[in-house]
Amino acid sequence: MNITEFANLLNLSAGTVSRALNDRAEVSPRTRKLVLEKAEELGFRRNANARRLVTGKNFLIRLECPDTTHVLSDRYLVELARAVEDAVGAHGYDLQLRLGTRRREVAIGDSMPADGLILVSSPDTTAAEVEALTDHGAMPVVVICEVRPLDFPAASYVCLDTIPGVGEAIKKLAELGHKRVGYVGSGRPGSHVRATLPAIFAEAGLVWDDELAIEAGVTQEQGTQAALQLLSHPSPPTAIFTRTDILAAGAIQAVYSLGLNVPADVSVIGHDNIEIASLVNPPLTTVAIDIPQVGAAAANAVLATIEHKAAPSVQNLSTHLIVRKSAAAAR
Amino acid sequence: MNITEFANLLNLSAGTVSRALNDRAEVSPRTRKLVLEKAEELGFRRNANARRLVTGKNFLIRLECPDTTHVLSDRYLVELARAVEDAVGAHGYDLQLRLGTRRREVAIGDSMPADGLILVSSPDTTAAEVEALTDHGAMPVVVICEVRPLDFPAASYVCLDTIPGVGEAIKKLAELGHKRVGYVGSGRPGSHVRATLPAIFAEAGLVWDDELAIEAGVTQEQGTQAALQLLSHPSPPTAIFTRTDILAAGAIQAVYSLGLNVPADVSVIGHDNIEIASLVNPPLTTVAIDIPQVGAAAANAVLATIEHKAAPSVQNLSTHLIVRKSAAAAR
DNA sequence: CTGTTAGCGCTTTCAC
DNA sequence: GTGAAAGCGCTAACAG
Repeated sequence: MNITEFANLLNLSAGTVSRALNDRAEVSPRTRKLVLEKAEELGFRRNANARRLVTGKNFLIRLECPDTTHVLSDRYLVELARAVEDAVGAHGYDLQLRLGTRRREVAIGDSMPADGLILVSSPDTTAAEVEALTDHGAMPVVVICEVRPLDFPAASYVCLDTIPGVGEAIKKLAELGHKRVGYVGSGRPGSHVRATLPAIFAEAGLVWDDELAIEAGVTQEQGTQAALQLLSHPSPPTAIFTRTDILAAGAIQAVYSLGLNVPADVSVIGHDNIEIASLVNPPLTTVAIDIPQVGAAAANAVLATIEHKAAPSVQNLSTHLIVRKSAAAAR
Repeated sequence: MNITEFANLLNLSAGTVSRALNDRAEVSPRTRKLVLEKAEELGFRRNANARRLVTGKNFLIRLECPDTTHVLSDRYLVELARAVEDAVGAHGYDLQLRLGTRRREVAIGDSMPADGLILVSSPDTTAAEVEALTDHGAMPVVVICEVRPLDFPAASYVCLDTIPGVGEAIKKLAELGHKRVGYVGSGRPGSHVRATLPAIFAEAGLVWDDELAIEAGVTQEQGTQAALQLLSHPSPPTAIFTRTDILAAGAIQAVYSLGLNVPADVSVIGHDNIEIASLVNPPLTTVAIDIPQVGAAAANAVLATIEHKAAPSVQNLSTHLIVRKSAAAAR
C-alpha cells in the first residue's frame, strides 16, 4: 500500500497525509489524529527510499571502525555502537556499521547513503583518509580519537583522555594513606600514561621511585612476576597500579602467593575495566572510560551538524576511577 | 551530477549508462569500458535512493542482536558483524546493525529498508517475535540460535552446537593418556554441556566420576578453589576441563600454587577462547566456535534466499578444539 | 546495441 | 486546511 492508496481510504489526498505524517503545522489536529490512528491500524508505512530520494536525506548515520583500531578495543565497540544507536535512534536515524578495511572500494555503484559519519580513528588515521571518507567534506563527520585532534578542521572530535582516571587512581591511593606505590606497565615505556606518571605522583603528593616501576608485558603471569619483584623490594610498595586489568589479576595472585591479602595488605588498582575486572576476587578497582558517554557525545555531535548546521566541535572525555574492593587504607 | 548529466558528458543516454553500470549484457564492451572509466575519472556516483526506489531493492542486510543475547557474547558480536559485512559486501550489500531492545517502536515513519535480516536469538526469542521482525514474513531471515531451530519454518537457521568441541577436548585428553579428568562448571548443573558430559566421557573411553565434577561459578578465584579441591582428591585428576577460560585461568593458578606445572603435571583445557586464553601462561588450549564461519554462513543463507529465492535452510555449526600449550601427555 | 519514455512513492510548491 | 501537479534520479520496457 502506498501513500496515495492509503490517502484514498481516508478520503484525503496524498499531500495531506504526507503533511500529517511529517508533523507539519498546516494540517488540522483532527486530520492529523485520524491519519496517525489509521496508519497504525492499517499498518501503513511510508516507503523509506522514496522519502529519501525526494528529501535528499538518508536518516542514516555510519559508524566506521577500521580493524586496526587501538583507540577503542573490540570489546568496547559493541557498547559504543549501542550507545550511538540509541542516541541517533532518538532522532529517527538508523545505524550503519562499517568495520572492514575494505575502504573506498565500493566506489562506483552507490553514492553515500549516510547523512553523517562517526569514525573511530586508529593511530595511523590521516586527515586525507578522513577527507576521502567524507566525500571530500560533503558529509559531516566526528572522529573519536586519542588526545589530539587530527589536522582536519572540518571534522568534530571526541577526544579520549586517559590521564585524569589515572590521576584519580593515584590520588585515591594517596588518600588511603599509601606512601609507596608500585607501577606495572604493559611493556611500552614510552607510553603517554607512563611518561605522565611522575607528574601525577607529584600532584598526589607521592614520591615517584623508578625502582618501583616495571614494564612487565601483557599476560597475567607477567603481572604476577612484576608484582613479586616489586614486593621483594627492600622498601616494598603497599599499593600497586597496573596498566591493564589482566596485569592487575596477576598482581593479585602474586600478593596471595606471598600469604598476603588484597586489599588488607596490598591495594591493587587496574586499568580498562574489562569483563574479568568485576569477576576476580576481590572485585577490581580500576580506571575506565564511560563508553556510552563517548557514543552519545559522538552521536550528538554529528546530529548537531546535520540538523542545526552546528560548527565543528571538540569535546574531551576523560577516564575515571571505578571503585570496587581491591583498594583500601594502607596498613 | 546525476546520471543524465553524466550521460550527456559522454554523448550517451541515461539508459545506456545505467545498463553499463549495472553490467547488463546488451551494452557494447567498448561503451561499458568508457562509462566505467569516465565514472571513475569524473567521480560520478549513482543516487542510491533513486536506485532503491525504482528497483525495490535496498542492498542492505540488517543484523539484529537483542542485548539479552546469551547465544553469542558481546565480545563476539564485533567479530560476527565483521564476517557478515565481508560476506554481504562481496555481493554489494551493506550492513545495518540493530542492537537495542528498542524493537518495533519505529513503527510509523519508515518501512523496512532492508532486504534481509540476520537475527541473533536470545534464549527467550519467540517465533512470534521473529515474525514481527520480518514484517510478517515479507523479509527473508536467518536466525542464529542454539541447537534447536525455533518453530518458525519460514526462517533459515544457523545452529550452534557446543557439544562437538567439548567432545574433541575430552577425546584429546584421552589420547594424551589421561585416565582421570576433572570438570569445573560455571554453576549451572542443568546445562546442556554438563548433562552430556558423562556420555562424552564414555565415548572417549573415559570413566565419568561425579566426585571429579564441581560446579564452581564464574570467577577465576572460584576456578582456583575448585581445582584445588579436585587436586586434593585421593585419586586426583591429571587433567581438568573447565566450562570457561576464566575458570581455566584459575585452575592453572591452583596447579602452580601446589608447586606443580601446567601441562607437565596437570593438563588444563578451557572453553570460549576469550582474549586472555592466549595471554595466560601457558597459552590455553580451549574450545571455541569459529565466529567468522558463523557470520559467513548466516550471510550466505540470507543472500541465497534474496538472490536465488532459495528455500529456508538449516545449518549446524560446531565448536572445535583450539590446541595451544596447556594440555600435554599424562605423566 | 542505443535512445526514448514512463513511472517507482514520496514531498512540496502552488492554487483554492 | 486541503487537493492537484510537478519532479527527485534512477531503471526497465519498448522502439528502432
